[in-house]
Amino acid sequence: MSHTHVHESHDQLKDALDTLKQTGVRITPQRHAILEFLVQSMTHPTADDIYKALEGKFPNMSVATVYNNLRVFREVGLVKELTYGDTSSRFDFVTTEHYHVICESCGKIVDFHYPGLDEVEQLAAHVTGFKISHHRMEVYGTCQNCSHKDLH
Amino acid sequence: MSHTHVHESHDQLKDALDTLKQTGVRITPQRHAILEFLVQSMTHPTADDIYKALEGKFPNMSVATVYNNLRVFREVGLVKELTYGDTSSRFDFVTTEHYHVICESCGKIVDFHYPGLDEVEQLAAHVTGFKISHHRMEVYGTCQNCSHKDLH
DNA sequence: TACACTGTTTATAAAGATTATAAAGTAATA
DNA sequence: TATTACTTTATAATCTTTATAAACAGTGTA
Repeated sequence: MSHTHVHESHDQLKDALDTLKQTGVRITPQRHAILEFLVQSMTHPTADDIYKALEGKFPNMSVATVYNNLRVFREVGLVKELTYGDTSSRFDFVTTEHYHVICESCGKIVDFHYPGLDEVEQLAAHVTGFKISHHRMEVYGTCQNCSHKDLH
Repeated sequence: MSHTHVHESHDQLKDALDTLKQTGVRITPQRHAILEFLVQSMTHPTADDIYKALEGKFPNMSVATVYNNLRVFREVGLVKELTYGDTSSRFDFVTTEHYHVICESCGKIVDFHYPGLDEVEQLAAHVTGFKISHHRMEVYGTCQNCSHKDLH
């Protein structure tokens, strides 16, 4: 990881903590650790991933604490919850807008950017009469690793 | 409901049963009833909705039967499973390709059509190296009913 | 018809993720 | 310090979905 990236995630954590302060949410050691893990995580972890990752630092932490704080973070807009159906939710630290490509074989999630799909929202609003707030989109397929495996 | 629509859903059910025959899936009374309910349903029901709706006709039917057969239908491509996170899956009889607009207030789901987003898939493939198979997208907002309620 | 084979349903238990509850702990404030 | 509100912990409960095993039904064959 380059120095730039280190600084980026440091700043992101700092910004996130500032957001908490401004919103009047207490910064507990657990919250700090969960946020820190989310910021530096590239893997879109589940609540259980986070729980397990922080087991060393907080041997007594409850799963409920993880869930509670992820909900708090979501409510103040720091974290996005990704719900891919059959399996457990994944949590994504909010940086810039992006979509996800999901490997149907190994579950890997990769970010990609795409210019906004505002037109879709406009059409939907027009056809259905809804007031649109946002949309979600994911793309599914097979990652390079798994594609190669299939050849053997 | 107009005569045209009645005929449409009749044909859809017939087509679906034909698909089952061709695929070698037995058409049991329960399967017939579940399919029939799905075809004429405009509400994207959950497994439990279906279970409850058929309670009268099949007092002894097991929830597992509903789940099993929804899986069978999904595997032969008759039904699409919609997973919107925190709540239970919803099941959608497959007709033509369409997307969904979901009311964040009352949960109502409305279909809308939009010309394919092939370009998104192409970009994702190019950027990530994935072999793309499909995508999903939903639009969220507030339906007219709920918008009106908010004014009072 | 009788028999065996296969797929299906039922009833129930089990699994897994998430939420609810109550008690104990901690920080902020008067 | 005393009070109050918020947070964490531990645990139980809930809810959806899947697994399992026994009973049942349909089909084909001798």
